[in-house]
Amino acid sequence: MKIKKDENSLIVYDLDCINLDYTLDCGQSFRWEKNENIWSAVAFGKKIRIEQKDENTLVFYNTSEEDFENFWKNYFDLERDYSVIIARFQNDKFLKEASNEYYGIRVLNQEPWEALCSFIISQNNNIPRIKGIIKRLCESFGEDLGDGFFTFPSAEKLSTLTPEDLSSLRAGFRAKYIIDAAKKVTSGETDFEKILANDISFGRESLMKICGVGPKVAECCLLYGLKKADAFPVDVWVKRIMSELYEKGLPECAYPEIGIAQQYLFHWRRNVDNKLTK
DNA sequence: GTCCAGGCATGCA
DNA sequence: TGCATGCATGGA
Repeated sequence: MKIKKDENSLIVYDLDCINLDYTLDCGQSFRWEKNENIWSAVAFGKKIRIEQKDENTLVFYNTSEEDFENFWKNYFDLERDYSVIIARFQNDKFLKEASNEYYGIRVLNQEPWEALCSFIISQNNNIPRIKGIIKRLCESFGEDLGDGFFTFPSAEKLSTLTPEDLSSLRAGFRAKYIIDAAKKVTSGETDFEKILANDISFGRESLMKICGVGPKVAECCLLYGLKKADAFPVDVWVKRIMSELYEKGLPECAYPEIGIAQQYLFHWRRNVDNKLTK
């Protein structure tokens, strides 16, 4: 990975295993939008616009070197060597196929609160609708950054609200879960710093004290927001994969980054059905 | 009208 | 401890 400054933008080149289209639209983050060839979103309270120029090059618009080092490098998991992981996946027929077809998926390191709140909303829900609810959540309670960009509302802000205050989101039964999570995070009863510093079982235990957080939502929060690559979210699609292909469990080559393997398999399996219905 | 979606809480055996 | 059921909403 090398970096070059170009007026207001930052060109990051010599990258390995990064495909923005797959990474930003594979059901791990719900905030990214693509216009022309440029992906945009808000994270860490900042607007970000990026473009993939070729297989190994990303351009970060209006981005300082400092912000790249402090936020985006880690957000896109660019410090992890995916070549080693993908090479191991070649030892399994299906992981090989999934990682070849969708080569370039990286598991993002999102902000813990956004990951937790997003995956509470995801339960018994579909991806287009999850995106809509989160969009309305940000527009209603986030900070307006202009040009249609809003920050993800803080846990502190949401902790002062009632489920009724969220009725315009049309989140259904999940509204009360969002409020409970916001309260526990704000009070420190759920402590992301502690979860980051401890192993995954501690994280599971603390997250599942939140009403509306079961095994699946906890695994998602741990994988996408708390840097636990050994988290393994099992939703209806991964259940299908397991029953169709891996009755005896995932092969050894999927470990210890089973969460990354899961992301490739999830996206791969979901798109089989998408292709069939087209 | 019916089924389903990146599930979970609840109640009952 | 394990399993069935209800839950809000909207698209297919």
